Amino acid sequence: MSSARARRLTHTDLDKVSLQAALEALADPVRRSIVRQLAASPDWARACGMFDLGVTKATISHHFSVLRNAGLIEQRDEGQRRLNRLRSEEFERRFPGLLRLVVEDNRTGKPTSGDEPGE
Amino acid sequence: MSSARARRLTHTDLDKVSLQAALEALADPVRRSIVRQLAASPDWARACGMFDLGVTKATISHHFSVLRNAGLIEQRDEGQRRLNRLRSEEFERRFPGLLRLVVEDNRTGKPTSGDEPGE
DNA sequence: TGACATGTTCGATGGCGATCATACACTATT
DNA sequence: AATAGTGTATGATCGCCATCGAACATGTCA
Repeated sequence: MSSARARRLTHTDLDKVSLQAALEALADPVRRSIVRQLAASPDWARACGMFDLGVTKATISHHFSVLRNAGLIEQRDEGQRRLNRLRSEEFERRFPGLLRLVVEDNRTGKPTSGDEPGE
Repeated sequence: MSSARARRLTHTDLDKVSLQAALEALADPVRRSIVRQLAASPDWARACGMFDLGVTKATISHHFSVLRNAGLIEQRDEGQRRLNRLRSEEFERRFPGLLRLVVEDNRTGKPTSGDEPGE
């Protein structure tokens, strides 16, 4: 008796996730921010709207979809909210070490300087 | 007495490479193919032209530049050729586990024909 | 029922990056 | 010097993706 909403939630088998998809998912700074914030919270503690990101809810929804398809998160509906958890163990088994790099990364954005061509 | 050509070769301090830059560099299938082929060869064994990629030399040159700026490869001029090596240890220290994921990945992401020579 | 809250879907837009062809630069050889 | 080999720089094109606003769907509560 899943709700009509939850029925649309399909989660990915990690064995079917390509390295390409994983890297593309994590190459976006907004998505890495989501992953880091999830890693800092207990499972199912945060709904999609409760993230500190600088984009609209439409964009947020898009990013969550990408993360879900890449096997990085699991989602569950609870009332009006869609709760999230990081699929840490499963993702770690499929891509050892990768999640740790993202979670422990302190520098958020682009590099500071100096790698421009020319010079 | 470096040549005029080699003088333009600037290599990156791995501490200055952001995770963002590393992931962006490795998110491209052509660049991952270069990395894999480099990992399968001894250091300095392969010049830029000696890679089995489906793109023109201008594009190849661009990809090598990206890999160099991301701290993934080191380049050295030898006569007319520009030889390459993978900065395995340094990159591993900076991003533990990441290079291994790329090197040991069998699926190429795009099911094109055999993009890797040998196996 | 209506009002509100939370997310998704849709269509459009803007920017960035991968790619190419061409021209250029450097090296080695003759 | 002339030529051939190798890689880079430049300018243009094209496609994709992050982003947005608006409309829609779903769920809760008065």
